[in-house]
Amino acid sequence: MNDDWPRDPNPFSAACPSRIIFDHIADKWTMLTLCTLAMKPIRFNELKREVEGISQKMLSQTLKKLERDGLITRQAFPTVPVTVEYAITPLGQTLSCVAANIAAWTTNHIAEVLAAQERYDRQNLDGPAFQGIK
Amino acid sequence: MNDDWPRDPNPFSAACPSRIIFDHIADKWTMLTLCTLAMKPIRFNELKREVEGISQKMLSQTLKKLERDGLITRQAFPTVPVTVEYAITPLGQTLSCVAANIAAWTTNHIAEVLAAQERYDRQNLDGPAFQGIK
DNA sequence: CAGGATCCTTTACGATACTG
DNA sequence: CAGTATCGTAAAGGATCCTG
Repeated sequence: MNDDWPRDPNPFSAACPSRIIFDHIADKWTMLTLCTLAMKPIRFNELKREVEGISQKMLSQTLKKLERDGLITRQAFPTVPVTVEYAITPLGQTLSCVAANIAAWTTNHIAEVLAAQERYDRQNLDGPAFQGIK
Repeated sequence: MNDDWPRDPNPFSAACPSRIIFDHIADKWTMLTLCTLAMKPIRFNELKREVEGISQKMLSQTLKKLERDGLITRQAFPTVPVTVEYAITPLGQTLSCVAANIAAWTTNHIAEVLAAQERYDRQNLDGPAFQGIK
């Protein structure tokens, strides 16, 4: 049915460096945090409020990782008490754009996915149900 | 349709449906498996060989999830022993293209990221060191 | 060949308490 | 305010054995 349109080799092959970064950004909070920072520079606790549901530990951890990767910057001001502002870098911006593509895909296709899930679940309620010795 | 989109607000906000799918595809194997399937239809064990490092359990689990989401199809042939072929769907193709963007981003920017990491690590070896708390 | 069922280890993550 | 340190739980993931 659907023919093989000639594609490049798997962009995520295990040896490939893609994996290194992908494994790295594909956790629960990284993209969310990055995209929040893409909107405007913001302080730690403010950010914690924006990124709903994140714990202080995960935020701190995520920010450190992002900073290390050069995707965001951290700037501390010697006020009392101290103020720290996080901001996205140009490099980080480019990644956040890619992340936006994923979000866009989801927005455009979520209906299809949900429909497929329902279809699948319906079939696996009638099917395995009567076979089901448990 | 839905072009209430890529304006300002965070595309990954916790409430947003983006998260539902993103959390879902952002694990260690989903994208890799999908992209491998995007190249050509393929059988289970063959796939297991292609997706280097994946365990039988994770492959099985990942495939089931992808099928449920309507991103791939599973077709069993009554040969002896049984043959099962997995193939990507048109919907899955569109997602694998997005995934390819991530891979492309990595390829294009990995040097910058690695450089940033080195810079960061160097500073945090000299930095905290001479403050000598340790 | 294509998986399911189990066990076990490792990791992620949250909650809490404390510090400059 | 902006974190660090520690602990405990839950989930992810790998290894192994088993089956139609």
